[in-house]
Amino acid sequence: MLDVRRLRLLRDLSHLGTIAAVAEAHTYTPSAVSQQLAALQRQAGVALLERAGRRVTLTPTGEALVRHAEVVLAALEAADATVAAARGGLSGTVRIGAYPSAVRTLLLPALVALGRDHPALDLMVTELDPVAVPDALRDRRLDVALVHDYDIVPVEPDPALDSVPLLDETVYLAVGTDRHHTGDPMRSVRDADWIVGSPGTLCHAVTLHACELAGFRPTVRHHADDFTAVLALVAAGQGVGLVPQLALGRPSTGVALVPLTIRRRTRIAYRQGAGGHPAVAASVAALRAAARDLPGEHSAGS
Amino acid sequence: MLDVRRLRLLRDLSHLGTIAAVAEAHTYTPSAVSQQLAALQRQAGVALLERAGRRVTLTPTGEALVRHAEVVLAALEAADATVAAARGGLSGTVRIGAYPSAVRTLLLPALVALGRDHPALDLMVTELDPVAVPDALRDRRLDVALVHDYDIVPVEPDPALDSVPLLDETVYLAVGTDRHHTGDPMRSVRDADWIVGSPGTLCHAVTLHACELAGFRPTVRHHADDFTAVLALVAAGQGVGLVPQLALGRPSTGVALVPLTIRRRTRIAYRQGAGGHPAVAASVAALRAAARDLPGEHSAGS
DNA sequence: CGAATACGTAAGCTGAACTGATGCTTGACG
DNA sequence: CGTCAAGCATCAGTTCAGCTTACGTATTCG
Repeated sequence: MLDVRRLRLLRDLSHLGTIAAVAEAHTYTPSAVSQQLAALQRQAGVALLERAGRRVTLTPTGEALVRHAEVVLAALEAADATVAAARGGLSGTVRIGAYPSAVRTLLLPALVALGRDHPALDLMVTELDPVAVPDALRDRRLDVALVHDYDIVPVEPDPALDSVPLLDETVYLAVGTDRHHTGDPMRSVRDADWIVGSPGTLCHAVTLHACELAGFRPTVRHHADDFTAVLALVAAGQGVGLVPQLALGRPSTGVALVPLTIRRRTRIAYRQGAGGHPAVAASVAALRAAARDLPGEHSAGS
Repeated sequence: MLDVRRLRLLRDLSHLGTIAAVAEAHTYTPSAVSQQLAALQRQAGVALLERAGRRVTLTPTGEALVRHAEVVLAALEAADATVAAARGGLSGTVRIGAYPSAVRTLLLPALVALGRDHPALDLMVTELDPVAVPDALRDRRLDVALVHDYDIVPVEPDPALDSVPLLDETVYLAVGTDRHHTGDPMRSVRDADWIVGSPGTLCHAVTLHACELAGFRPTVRHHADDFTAVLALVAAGQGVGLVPQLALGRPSTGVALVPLTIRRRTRIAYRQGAGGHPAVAASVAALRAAARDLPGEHSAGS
């Protein structure tokens, strides 16, 4: 019978890529991880990983074993959820992660409601980019997280995670009011200066991709992750940028917002099997309620 | 994250009933099992078991946790199966359990075929009553086993085990040729002396139940588990008994066999998730082939 | 009302597993 | 092409989880 802790290391290795990263995620030394994975292979009697340059990659058998590990870990997570439910009385710590604009708009009312309804719950919020969410959930640095993707840059679901849809919003092109646009809004700003997110973030990726679809490479002038900053820059005539509906506060002067066909889809994610955990379920419910009460119309899937 | 070894102890406790039995099954001392279960409860933060007289019983939460444990263990079993398949070349030990009459008729040809086709396979056969099979499979004393039940005494499937149907046979009432029977064969022997299996075995239970359905309690004279012995006793005029089709060798003189509506159903059982194990799959295939080649007509389910 | 059975606790010991040090290979950079 | 850093493996040393043994307590049975 294979050891679950070792299977977990193997699974994390398949996502993180290096033994050093796995070690850091588990607060072990790389040596310990290396020894445990060696022991796993010895027990399995098959090669599960092989050196590839100065890193290691999983063999096909290793990858197959990872898929089994996901099932095992999801079942253990579900077991955890049932004992938590049996413990009764929502208590303990829930660590929630979200992207910046969601913290202000969605998470805040949900937090207030959760704190009011379940005073024994310790709520911790972390602001982080959606691309970092899967690792954070897997490594148990987060329990619940808001993630999003764009229809033109879909993110394939992670086998270790489960999620439910929350929002579906329009993405706007923010341009200075002096600009006159005709026809396809994207094509009319092909020569403008662009304000995009930091490289490596999803916002950055989606802007580049949208421009690519419109047939040009944007001239990147400014990098800004905070959408209110983006709007301020646009109002100051510093360029154009993409802004999702949720990030729009009160209407800003000097900025024209042109709706695009691009849509941003927000989901609530958690570890496979954790959906039955009472604290997770309560958080999901509170977030859905907050989304429902959001000003303006947002459609959410089931 | 709950410990799998401890969950396994909890699951085994739910089947075996006492900590002492669990300890014996794992070749631990009762003290070790007690300590581990205490640690599991401490970790869970809920009562999982409670004293009931001088034994312990599971709380509803404990039972719920057992169901999760079954899932976890099945997934680990499946993981084991894939590494075994990746190891390639059928090898290792397969411990097969069967009830006595199956050993002679079904298992023998299957063993010969398996040994011929996969010489690296170490085959071990154990003869045991079907009622002992689930525990033996769970405790890993067996890997594959033939079990049966009767339509009038159905055995509910064990959540820790998986199985495929193999045979479906007629059960005969064996009576001396001197006896003249008319009408319902069971009612005609209500006053006869009965030859039944040892108490605690399935054969014993089914005979009593069949008589009960016919409206009487049998006068038990002899106990015999070997059906050839039963037939010899019947031929010697010592009484009557139930004999399934598979147990009938060459026709015996002095014995009349009256077919009843009772049917005995034989299945191949193994641990949940072990179906993908190459050695288990090969054993199942060999047993099904042996059943197909059996003289006489036997119908097997899918 | 002993005797046996079953579970729990305390003390002690063994081995699994982690840390830290060392060495080897690979890839990047000047 | 030499140097350096990154990354993994191995070895020795140490710690702690978990086992056994011994003993105590509660319950059932004869």
